[in-house]
Amino acid sequence: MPELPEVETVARMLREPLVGRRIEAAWVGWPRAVAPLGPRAFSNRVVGRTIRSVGRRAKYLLLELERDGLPSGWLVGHLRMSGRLQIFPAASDRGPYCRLCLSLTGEQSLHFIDVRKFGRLRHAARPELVLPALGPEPLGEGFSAQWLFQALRGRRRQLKPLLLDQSFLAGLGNIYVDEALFSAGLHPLASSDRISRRRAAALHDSIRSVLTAALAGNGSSFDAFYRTPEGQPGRYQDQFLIYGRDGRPCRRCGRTIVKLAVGQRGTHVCTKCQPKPRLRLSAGDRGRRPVNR
DNA sequence: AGCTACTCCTGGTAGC
DNA sequence: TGCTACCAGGAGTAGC
Repeated sequence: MPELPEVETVARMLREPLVGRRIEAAWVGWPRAVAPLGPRAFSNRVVGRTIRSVGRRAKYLLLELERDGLPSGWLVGHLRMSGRLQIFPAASDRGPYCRLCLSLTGEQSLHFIDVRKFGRLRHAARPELVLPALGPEPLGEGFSAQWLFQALRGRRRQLKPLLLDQSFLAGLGNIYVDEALFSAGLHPLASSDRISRRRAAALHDSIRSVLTAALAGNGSSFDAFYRTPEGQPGRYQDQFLIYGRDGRPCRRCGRTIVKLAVGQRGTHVCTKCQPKPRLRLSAGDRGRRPVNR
């Protein structure tokens, strides 16, 4: 599923072919993809515009538009689970899962392909008007070990749901959270306010190194969904240490990796490398022996 | 505040 | 073979 490394790869690969191209026509095959605008209103706002820049914030793609050299709004895209953006020659067949197609100058088309129809490409005057509250970029300067330690301490939540919360930290998804937690030796259910400074620093390093390595591999593809704009799968899935490896031996200690549900998300854990947190004692239990089920 | 469940979607697959 | 039931998951939302 597209998380930060995949979306960044898409942005990087689309930049060269898109910047400077003008949108000559728009075809909308799945109106909800451009909601709340209808297909016609959407077309009216993008046709005739030139793409000035291609960027990313969190898991969102940002295409800046201009008309006659003046700013003319933005396209804010989210690939969700199965979305894909690819450039094809203008006459190419759209295929069954193309939800949106922008015809570009230079005899090219940008196809938004999305089997599960969860992806979106919204038009907005400015990205801030449609982006939700987002935490810092994990590869940016605002994300330091010190910041993470303080931020974890300021909440009292299970680590995994917190790291998936885009308003806390932006860009991580199910795969890279599992990989980062394993790498840092932390259990997904550990309470954020009980993470030591040392552990927080380890988690910070794990998040950065997992994302950096995934980015170097152009992201991860373990099913038919994610492909780069050049149509190639990512390579990082071969380096997963924990994700999708339930029932197989841990690469570090050999214990069988288990899969559990955390916040309705499939979660992979090595119970030896990621010891289960001690249960927190409620106020009434203080002084009694902890009951560990 | 933080949790849980539900919704949106479809292709793939497990089970019968 | 052919059917049904369920699963995956990012994010938004509702309810407790």
